[in-house]
Amino acid sequence: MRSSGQPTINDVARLAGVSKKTVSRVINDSPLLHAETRRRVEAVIRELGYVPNPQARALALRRNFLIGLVHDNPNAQTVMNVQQGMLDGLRGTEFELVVRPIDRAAPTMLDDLRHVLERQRLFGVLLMPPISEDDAIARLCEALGCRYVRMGSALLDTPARMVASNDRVAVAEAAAHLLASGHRRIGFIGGPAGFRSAHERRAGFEAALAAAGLALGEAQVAAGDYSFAGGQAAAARLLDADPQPTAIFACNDEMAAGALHAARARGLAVPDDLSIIGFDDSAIAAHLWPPLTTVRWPSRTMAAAAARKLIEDEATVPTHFPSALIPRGSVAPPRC
Amino acid sequence: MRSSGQPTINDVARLAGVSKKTVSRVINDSPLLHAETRRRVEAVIRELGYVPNPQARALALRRNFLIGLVHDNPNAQTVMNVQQGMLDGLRGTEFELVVRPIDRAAPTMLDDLRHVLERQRLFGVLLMPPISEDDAIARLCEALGCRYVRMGSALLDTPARMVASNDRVAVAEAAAHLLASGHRRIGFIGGPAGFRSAHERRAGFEAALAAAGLALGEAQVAAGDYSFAGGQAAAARLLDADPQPTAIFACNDEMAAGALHAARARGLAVPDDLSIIGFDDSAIAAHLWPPLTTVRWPSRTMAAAAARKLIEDEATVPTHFPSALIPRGSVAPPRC
DNA sequence: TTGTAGGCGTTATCAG
DNA sequence: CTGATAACGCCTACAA
Repeated sequence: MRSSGQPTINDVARLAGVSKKTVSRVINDSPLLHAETRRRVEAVIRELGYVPNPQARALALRRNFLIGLVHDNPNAQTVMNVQQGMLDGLRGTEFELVVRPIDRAAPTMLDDLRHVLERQRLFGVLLMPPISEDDAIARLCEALGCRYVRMGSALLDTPARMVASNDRVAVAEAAAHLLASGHRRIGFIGGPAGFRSAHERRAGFEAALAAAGLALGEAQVAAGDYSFAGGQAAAARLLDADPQPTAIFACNDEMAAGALHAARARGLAVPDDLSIIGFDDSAIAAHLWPPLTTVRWPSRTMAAAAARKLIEDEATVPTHFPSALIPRGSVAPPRC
Repeated sequence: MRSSGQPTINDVARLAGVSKKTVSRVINDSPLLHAETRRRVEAVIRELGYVPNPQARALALRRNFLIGLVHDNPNAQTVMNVQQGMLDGLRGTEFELVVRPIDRAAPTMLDDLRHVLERQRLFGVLLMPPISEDDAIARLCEALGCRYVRMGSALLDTPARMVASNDRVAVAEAAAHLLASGHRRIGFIGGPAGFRSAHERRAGFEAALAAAGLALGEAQVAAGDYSFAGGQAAAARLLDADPQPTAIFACNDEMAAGALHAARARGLAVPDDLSIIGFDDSAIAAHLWPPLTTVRWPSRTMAAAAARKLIEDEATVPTHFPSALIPRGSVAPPRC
């Protein structure tokens, strides 16, 4: 009967002299099988080069073999890192990666997402920050029977549904690094209001200052939006203060790059006149001049773990991923 | 019969008092339909909020509603731009974007790709450079009945299967810009051997020099690999020459950033001691200091057009996309 | 432990 | 123009 194209479960069944269902059991690792039968079927499968058809499986199981990346992240580099991490985690499996950016601000966002999840019946999705912080989205996934794992700067969900860094500790370490270099007037470029990551990072920064007996005055804080332009503007505001800060911590590398730009624009040398620390260790950090001291956010590793959590049942995949300070060339002791 | 979940084609057929096939014809815009019947069915569809199930369609049509991005591109930013462009082109359709990086160097590359295309039955794929230049891959897609569009620096295929820039012309323009600024000793950091884009860009560069009565000596050329480190090393080699070049053109921004690094490392000021031009206008270009003069490669626009070519039949989508010189701060007249 | 019948939701065939 | 009927390839339930 089979003329062209790939072999189907029927071909395997016929050649192995068993029923379709038995082949199906072999494919799905059913325990109710004679070892002998299994061996025979597996031999035919190998011989034929048979691979189950994902479309048919998707229809019967009402579930696709697709893992989605749902995000609304302004940082292209971070998104790429996460994609690569997910692909690391998916390598060797039958799953494919579907990319699905959404617009957090759109009023129809939840409905759009519902439509995708309902129609494509994704096996699972990885929620990147900042939308990973949105409980409504997590509840939607759950209601639609779509597995999810959230990626975040702190534990926002059960470990099975979470991969988390500890930004508070990491940023405190970065601030301590500046303090140890002798800085006392340190500006802080924050992330957008409502971002958990922004909250955690600021908390860590303040904690480190407090431990050194310093307070974070309002004049030392400028709000940013995780974008280059935002960092530029925030740094400009910070550098207008008198006395000027001798160091700036920016809540991501993109903004740190903007701060570097702003410093250069007013003739300040980095790190001699101004030290800068960023966060993420995205590709840009090492490529700036001077190379940017930053905090490494292990996005790729975390994403790989998240992908494995989505497709495996075992709880052997870690949940916590430490960030680490990466000292490079953008920090020096203050001049004055 | 229908208890839970979404309405199916059966529900629509029953309520509209027609057969499944008629509903199917409405969905697929069959011309053989009474306008009256169509209207009635469409009303029921709207009322029920019925949406065809993609898994069932995929099974019946032997073709998934997935568009793939197949790439092996070292530049994360470029890949992101292309993804965003594809999503632009796919917006409002039922298609989803699947990301599929492959390893050009792996001996099993073609087999891996064949497996994905056979199993997932992608509707179509966008081939990014440099693998878009590989005819074997294009032939594989064709043999498997998978539509494809290639993205490249020159016309490599029929217009229906191509979106192309004209790098030769664009690079000639960049070289002319340096010449017009007074530069005569211009170093060239090339792309990897075997890349069509590298070939085109070098040809454009040489043409512009020739038009000014200059030749490109071997000492002025350094091979790069489109990476930051490669650009750094190539620039170092170029700057070892005596007399030193007063300007460098790098075949992409990543390498230009590396060249900037190398210049800084040996105390050269950019653009005063050394002018630099890159290629791509990726995000990093505007974020460097000084902002990098570069050639804008319209990756996002091209990718959007490619996506539309993949899903539409009409030949109304353009094939050629001009690149343009973006003057910023990394070029100045030579000092000496 | 294995097989049979029926369903998942859609499209293709071919007769009316 | 329209509608039974049979694929598409796999899985679940139930029976043997």
